Amino acid sequence: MADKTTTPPAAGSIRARVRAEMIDQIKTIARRHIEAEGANLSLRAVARDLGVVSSALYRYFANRDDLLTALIIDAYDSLGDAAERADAAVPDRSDVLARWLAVAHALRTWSVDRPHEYALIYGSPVPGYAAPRDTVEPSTRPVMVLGAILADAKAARRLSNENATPIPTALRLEILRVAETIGAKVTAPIMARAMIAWTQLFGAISFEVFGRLNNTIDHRTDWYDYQARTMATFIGLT
Amino acid sequence: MADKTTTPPAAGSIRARVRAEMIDQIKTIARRHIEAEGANLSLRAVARDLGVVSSALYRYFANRDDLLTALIIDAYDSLGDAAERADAAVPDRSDVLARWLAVAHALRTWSVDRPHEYALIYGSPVPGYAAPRDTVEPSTRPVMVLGAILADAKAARRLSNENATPIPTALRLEILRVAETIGAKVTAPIMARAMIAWTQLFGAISFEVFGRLNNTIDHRTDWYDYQARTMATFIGLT
DNA sequence: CTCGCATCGAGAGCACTGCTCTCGTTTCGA
DNA sequence: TCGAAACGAGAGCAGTGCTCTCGATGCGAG
Repeated sequence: MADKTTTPPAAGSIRARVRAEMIDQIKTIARRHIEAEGANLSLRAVARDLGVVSSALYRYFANRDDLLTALIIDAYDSLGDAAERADAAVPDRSDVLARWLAVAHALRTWSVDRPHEYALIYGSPVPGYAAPRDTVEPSTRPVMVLGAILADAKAARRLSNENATPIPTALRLEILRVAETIGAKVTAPIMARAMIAWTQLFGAISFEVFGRLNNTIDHRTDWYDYQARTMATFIGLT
Repeated sequence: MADKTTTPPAAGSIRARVRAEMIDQIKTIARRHIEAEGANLSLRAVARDLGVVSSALYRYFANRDDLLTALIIDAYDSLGDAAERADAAVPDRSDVLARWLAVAHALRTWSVDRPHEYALIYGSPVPGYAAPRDTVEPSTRPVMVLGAILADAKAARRLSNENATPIPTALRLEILRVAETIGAKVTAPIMARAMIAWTQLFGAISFEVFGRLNNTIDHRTDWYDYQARTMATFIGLT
């Protein structure tokens, strides 16, 4: 969270409840503004909508970037939730292909439904950079889902054997470290392919959300599905 | 260009020359500011750097968005140039794999050298969307290079035969229209793979430029090269 | 060669922004 | 219960995009 403005009032008090509600309302209204007109978030406009004077907001967020950071964290969590739920909803846990497709489509659906929130987390870093420490943990949640799928795919031997292309040693070690981080002890070539596919997925979503498909591809769900399936084959998921 | 502010003075005149120089200076300074601190471009700051009062800029650009649009067009052209030059620099025109790699690396190099300009054109649409008509033609230049490579690859029979995955008809037609647009009369499955690879490349660049590789992959040129090579194989370029 | 018009930069001004500081009021907890 | 902490209102500062007016300057048609 982001309320280093004042020392937080002790947990049980009425003030603590009101404060939490206030923070929630601020974030909700701010999210509405962002969804309406992009990252040009105006604190004063949020304050107006909330029926409060602008300086009051500074009791809850040290500055505009702090508010944005809070929204970014929430967005990551929301996206992570969506991915995890989509994965969990596949009954046959060993059907790793279905799980990959479910997660892939969940990522896209979440994104096209909230283009500006997507832009907030996967678009260009907005104001003065500085992705704060607090954002890195939530940002890993979606990729952890991929890790689970990979791990289960390996366990179920539903991962085709790699046709290895040589990888420079130093890079290979970094890739293996990524595999370890997301809890999938697969070989470097397979992990590399998974990372490539993951990158492709977000490239596809970015292209769609940022308007790169306009006047080109109208059957977007079909196109995305085709990409996701092709990349699943590419990884070797069966 | 973007100077609907006033009727442009007749071509030969001194005023026309001065005006063109002024526009250039404004864009140069604006570009410098963007490269220094992102898309939060301040017209007044540009005016100050130029030793001129802010209202004077409005003789040359109708508003801030117009200036940004001009910068976006220039960025597209610059990136297109880089891609075309990289392609042209490969002596053996039939070595389509080398050409693909050259273009891929040129795209990345251009982008990591100018992260904020890259964000301008491939990041989230900044203020109120509205990519103006003038931007669409320059934005196609990089992908036209891909088209040329594909066309030559087909002509030289250096494109592996596809292992076709069925594509929904409507989508297939759209993909074929893309192929036609970029001047590569290849089959839909091959074109689809090319588009997937292209999407992957920009996903990879975005991940790197927007900081998604921080604390994860440090050998970035190696990693990108591996991705580009893998995608070349994926397309079937040999 | 000249004279009216288009273009130019300066400057003031408007509405807006993020953010700070002060000042009474309310609420908490020791 | 009473001092300290937290709160919202309000004024104010520096900055922004953009508009309008006003003299000065260069242009091209006569």
